[in-house]
Amino acid sequence: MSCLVTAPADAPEIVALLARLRGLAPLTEEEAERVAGLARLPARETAARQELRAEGQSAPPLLLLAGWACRVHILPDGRRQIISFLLPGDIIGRGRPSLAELCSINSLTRLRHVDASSLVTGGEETPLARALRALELQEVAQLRDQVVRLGRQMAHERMAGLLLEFEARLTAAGLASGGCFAMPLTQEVLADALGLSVVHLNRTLQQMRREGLIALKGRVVTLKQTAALRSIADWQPPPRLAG
Amino acid sequence: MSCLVTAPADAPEIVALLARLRGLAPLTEEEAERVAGLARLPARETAARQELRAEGQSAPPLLLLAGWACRVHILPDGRRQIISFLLPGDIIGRGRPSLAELCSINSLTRLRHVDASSLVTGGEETPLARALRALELQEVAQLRDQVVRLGRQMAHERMAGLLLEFEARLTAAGLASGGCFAMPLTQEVLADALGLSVVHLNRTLQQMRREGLIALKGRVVTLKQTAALRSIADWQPPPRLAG
DNA sequence: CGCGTTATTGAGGCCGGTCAAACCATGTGG
DNA sequence: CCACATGGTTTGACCGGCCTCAATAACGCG
Repeated sequence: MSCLVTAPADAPEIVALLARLRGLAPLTEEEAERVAGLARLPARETAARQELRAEGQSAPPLLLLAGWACRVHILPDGRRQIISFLLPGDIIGRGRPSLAELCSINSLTRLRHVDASSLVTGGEETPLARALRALELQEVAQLRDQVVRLGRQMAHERMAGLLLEFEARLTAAGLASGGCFAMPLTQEVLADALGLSVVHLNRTLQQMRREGLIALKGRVVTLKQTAALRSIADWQPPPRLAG
Repeated sequence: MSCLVTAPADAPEIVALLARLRGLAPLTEEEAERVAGLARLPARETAARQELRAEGQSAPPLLLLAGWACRVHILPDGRRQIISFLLPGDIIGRGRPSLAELCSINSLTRLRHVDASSLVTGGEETPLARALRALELQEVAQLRDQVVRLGRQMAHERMAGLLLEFEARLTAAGLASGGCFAMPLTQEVLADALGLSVVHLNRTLQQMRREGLIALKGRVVTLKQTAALRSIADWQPPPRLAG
């Protein structure tokens, strides 16, 4: 087992997760190894547009290795609201009732994920447990931002805020650099997240492109004027409240 | 000390809190006594319209005995979004970073509260800890509902949903019965919570009165057609996910 | 009673919704 | 290699829910 400690976990997703967790709490060697061990677990795949978990349904925690998913709520008449997004490197569920159990979770693209049960231990106050709690807290902070966006911001402000959130999260996951990243979402999904119609979202996006705030080629976004976007969206990087 | 166990904690707020917690997890005698003990602590008061806590600021947990407060976010140009409400019987903060640290907390009325540090212990997996976690989870569920309201519902649907949430929470706190309760909020506060202008909120409220869905005298609300309201708002009572 | 806050009402305008069609990329099977 | 189907993007025209501005009525309180 000790030989495994020194063996680098070369899967880039795991490396990124490890870096992210270490930024939240100083993991012990044993814990770091536990995280690295996820790389050797069999990865599962889920197709796009599948219901990964129904609302209220309990299931073991998952580490998302690749692909995007979302928490979603559908109104009886078909209106759809995306509550939040799940990106590579995110952990879904905590082994006990949490945000994961409160909404249905749908895959937006093809997903790759592994069981992350090995990360959640009992109630001991370990560094890893603190890091995971901090991760959970970041999700709640995203929810708060989402409320502000939907409640009091204009279309372009909402879009700016969401893009900045994506950039920050993907950068933390090692999937963005220089404000440039892949965003495998249709405009309909963006509209359902931002509480807008597809048509208006489209026009908003075009306006922002015209103003040189962002660039969009295929599914690759580039934030061209991060400072301006931040000011538009009143967005600031998530606090580092380790718990 | 054993004599205190049998002595009833006669403060009605504490009785309600105890009932609420017991509904979430079967407390031990010692824990019930710990909760009841809060009644003998000195209560503090805070005037209306005060910033109880600034965003990011850490502080000991509080049990709200009387009065209403809210988490709020103000945009640079003055637009205000109320994230969620804090009602009597709610616990603010958990002794470690939580939702409480993520937003500024403001009193909406005069408040009465006591320090609730005695409730939060270490990381042990006790029934009380589980009940408190379930309480925390309910707050997150309210956040989710708020996102759906603001993102995809019309003004009257939002209002219906919020009123149903108030009724459920106040009933749990022993402050509502028969769909009737005191709601010490100005229409401006309601508007800032629901992402509407005061003017439109006012008209929405009147429309709902005219339709016989609710009644409003002074600051007392009566839900006249709960079933209809539920259907309008797509609202359902919070799940009893004990953690 | 007088003043500040809150509630209500009216008029007009804009942001964003809806409907509908055209355009485009991708992929599939003949 | 093309005809066609499919899902996504883009446009245009029109509409309506909600906002803003502004003024008036109704409280509530010292």
